[in-house]
Amino acid sequence: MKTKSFAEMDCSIARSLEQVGSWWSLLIIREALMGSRRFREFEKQLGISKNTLTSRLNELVATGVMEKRDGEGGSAYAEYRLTPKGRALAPVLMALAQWGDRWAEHESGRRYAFVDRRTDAEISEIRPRRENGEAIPLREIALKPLKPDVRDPSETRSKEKP
Amino acid sequence: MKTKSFAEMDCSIARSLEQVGSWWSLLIIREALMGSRRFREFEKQLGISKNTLTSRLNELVATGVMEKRDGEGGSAYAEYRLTPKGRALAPVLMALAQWGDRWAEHESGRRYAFVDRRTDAEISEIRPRRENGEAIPLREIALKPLKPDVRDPSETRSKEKP
DNA sequence: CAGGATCCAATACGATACTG
DNA sequence: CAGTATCGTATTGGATCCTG
Repeated sequence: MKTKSFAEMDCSIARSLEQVGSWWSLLIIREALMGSRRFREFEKQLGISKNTLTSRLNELVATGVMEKRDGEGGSAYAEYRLTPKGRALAPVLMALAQWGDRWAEHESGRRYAFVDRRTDAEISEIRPRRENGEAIPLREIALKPLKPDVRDPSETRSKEKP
Repeated sequence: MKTKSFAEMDCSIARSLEQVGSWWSLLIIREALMGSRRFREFEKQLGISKNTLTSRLNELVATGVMEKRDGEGGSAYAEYRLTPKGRALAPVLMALAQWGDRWAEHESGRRYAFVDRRTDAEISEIRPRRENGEAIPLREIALKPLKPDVRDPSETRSKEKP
């Protein structure tokens, strides 16, 4: 999806973005979590063109985020379902939703909520926490290189001859 | 950034995606969390073209995710820093990184980690939890409409005349 | 309904060259 | 260094028509 592809970027985030594909893909996954299974449902709910929907669904199936299978019972139509790999993206969507609720509000308020199926309780937040369960303030979060940070793989010996 | 704009989609996730802008934007934010501040740094670390970088930085500043200010001390150059709104995206990046580590692995392994600045401990995971602190299995997470789910705002009275 | 085939407009990104 | 200006290209996504 990228010119040189984020996939080879040696960065988990970039590779995730590469595999996810596009903004639309994330919204399709959202719809799947809402319960949509059939082509038509995704099409209607998202207001996406058939073309784009077909492409994105195919990509998602190709990367193993969704799977296509025959409709259950009588329905003669195929269904698209999230795989475990796809469901594993829920935290990403939750984090995005949480951010949007706080920083990109809209007059119409929220339309849906993440829920815990077992308790039927709304899942209010997703946060990084310390060992003791305490939430970590955002300002105290940083990214640290693990390896020597070989960001410029130009040469091992830096000067051969001045 | 979208044709009809995700911003008017009445969906927190869509609005977030709209404001974030693009994949590159997220990687720029990643770099900022890694400590980059100056144009050149972002350019080098990301391998992004000047053009694109300029656009994305401007967008991020426009949406309040980053701010541009005069370089501290002697440096005559401007700096780009995350705002609180921008730092609030850290959980999104963490969720993406977590997913990529698990589902889009790369032979070279990880290059960096999220850390808790105060304890200097690595932040291993970000997960939805129940009240009691128990992690919620992904299969038990769903999205539920809050409002009557007015997904098709066609008409209030469904039939005028059969 | 579920798509595939076309066509087309908008744009995102990179490469390159230029400047204060 | 930190951009801006230009150009060329690939891709994205919508619209329309067609089919099993």
